[in-house]
Amino acid sequence: MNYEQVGNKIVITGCNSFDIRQTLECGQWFRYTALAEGEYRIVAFSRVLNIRPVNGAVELYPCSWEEFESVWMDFFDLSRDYDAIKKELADKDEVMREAVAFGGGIRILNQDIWECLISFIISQNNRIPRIMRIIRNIAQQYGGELRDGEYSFPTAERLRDITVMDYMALKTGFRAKYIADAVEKFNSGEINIFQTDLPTTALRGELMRINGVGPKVANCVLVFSCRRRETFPIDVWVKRVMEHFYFDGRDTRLADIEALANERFGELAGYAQQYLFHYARQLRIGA
DNA sequence: GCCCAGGCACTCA
DNA sequence: TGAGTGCCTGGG
Repeated sequence: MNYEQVGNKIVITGCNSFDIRQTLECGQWFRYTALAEGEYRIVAFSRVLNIRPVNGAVELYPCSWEEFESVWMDFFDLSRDYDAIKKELADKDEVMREAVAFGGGIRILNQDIWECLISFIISQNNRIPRIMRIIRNIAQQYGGELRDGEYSFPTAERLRDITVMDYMALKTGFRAKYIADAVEKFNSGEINIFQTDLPTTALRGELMRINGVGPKVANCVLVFSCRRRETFPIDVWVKRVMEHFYFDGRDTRLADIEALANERFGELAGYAQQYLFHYARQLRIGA
């Protein structure tokens, strides 16, 4: 992979594993706007970035070299060798070989923990367009204005005095009280999920002390923002695709699916989950 | 108008 | 421990 600064752009070339659409739309991320001709605008870490494919390369703009190195390099997980990950997974079995071939341009984004947590709390029993709208509402209401009508996501501190009724007004529904609880537990220091030395199970336990955070939401936060890539979040799509391919189509308990994933995919379970999710949802496997 | 969506909490056996 | 049920909201 090569990075080059050209004017106000960073141009990434020689990357086999970076499809912008797949990466942004595979379900891990909610803050993007699709523009014309494959271009997207995203908001992350209080910055707005345009990103587009150009002749096999990927362009990020406006973006200085300093910003690229300090923010986007890590956000897009660019120092990781996805070719190696895909090869190792593809060698596991035929299902993974297909899933990897299908969504080979996916990269797992390293998201901000707080925003990721709130986003996946909102995701429960919800549809993606509405999830995106609610997150946008929260940012517009309580975040800081950036450019092009985009707003940064508010910190827990900023949300300190916001009430459940206020969240309800933003159409969060029954999740409003969950968001309020997360804000409170963050601000009081009652839970600390920034302890990077904590084992994954302990970190999951911390997250699940928040009202409205169960195994699925906690696992998403672990993979997408705590870099615990051995975690295997099981949502309805992953459940379906796993039952379809690994359990002869039978209804299977989550614990059994998780056990198989851990045993088979090991440290790469988080990546496997993304490839499988994308594969299942695009092909509507089991739907 | 009904149904259900990338879960979770709560209840009851 | 597991099965069943209700939940805001809005699009099909």
